[in-house]
Amino acid sequence: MGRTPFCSSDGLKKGAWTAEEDQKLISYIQKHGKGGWRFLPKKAGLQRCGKSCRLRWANYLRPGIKRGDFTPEEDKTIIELQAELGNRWAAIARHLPNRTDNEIKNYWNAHLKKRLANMGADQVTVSGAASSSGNSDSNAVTDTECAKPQSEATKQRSASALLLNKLATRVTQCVGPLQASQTLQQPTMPFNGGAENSDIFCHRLPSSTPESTSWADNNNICNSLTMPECGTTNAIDERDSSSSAGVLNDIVASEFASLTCVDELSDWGNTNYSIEPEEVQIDYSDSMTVGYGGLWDDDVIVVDDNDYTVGSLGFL
DNA sequence: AAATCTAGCAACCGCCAAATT
DNA sequence: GAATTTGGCGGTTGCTAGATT
Repeated sequence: MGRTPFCSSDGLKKGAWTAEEDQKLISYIQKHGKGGWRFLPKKAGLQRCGKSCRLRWANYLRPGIKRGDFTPEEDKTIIELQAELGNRWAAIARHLPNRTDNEIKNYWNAHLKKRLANMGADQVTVSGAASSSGNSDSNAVTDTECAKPQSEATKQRSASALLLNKLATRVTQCVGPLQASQTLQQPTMPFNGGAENSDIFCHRLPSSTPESTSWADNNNICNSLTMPECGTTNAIDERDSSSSAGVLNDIVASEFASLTCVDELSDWGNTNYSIEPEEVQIDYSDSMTVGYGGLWDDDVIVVDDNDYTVGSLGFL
């Protein structure tokens, strides 16, 4: 039995397509339409496998294909859909007009997956991270829940929430269990406050007092924080809500003394991963709960080493 | 300047499912 | 209903250009 090979390799050319071959394929399809790939190469005068012709047409030659830089919106869509669907690139591509599954797959493998890996996404310990069957993605799911099929509720959780869950895990692993187990705080973070690229945002949640929120404008805060105490001044009150320029580094230093920078998120493509409060369902006993907000270029995760829980997000 | 390494990407391969015979 | 064909999908490979040593 067996199906006959879609194409025999006898005498057929492999490797990169030439401009002449492209033109032959385009001309043929324009004239006769696509399909019938088995016999198309011969009819078109190509020494190529039909399958190769189909791929070349689908991924590069068909009209309207968008190539090159992915927009932040596309990044966001890919990340969210990958979390939801796993490595079903064709399904993901249907949500990105004129992008091919192959390009999305390559982009994921070359860029987006590394971003997750860099921030510890390979150590997912909360449920909800997508792990499609047969998926060879490097994400190592360590929580037993993750090995189970996703519940509908979990599937609906956004990729952004998952991302933050991963961050929380990463942060916890880096600094050890924090004392305070916090519930999610309501959003008082100034996401529209005009903070700038490479800002550092720290969200401290003292267990017995209303949250205080501060932020800094210093690309190198992780290296510069040497002062001992976390202050209680709420820098948010002193800051021009339209700009971060007024926040002085010395205020920052005193405000975030003893904080430890544990990770850096780079190149998140200016994408704002907005989180709905109900999406973040982390409950690390004796650990920490991360806040919610947007992730941006050069974000820095900062946590304190006292009993404060810090969900930290930089933003543009 | 040459050798080596690395990242990105185009293309191939094997498998699968739907369609057709 | 079985066999076969076809198109599609996802994983992987290998080439190439740029970066690094």
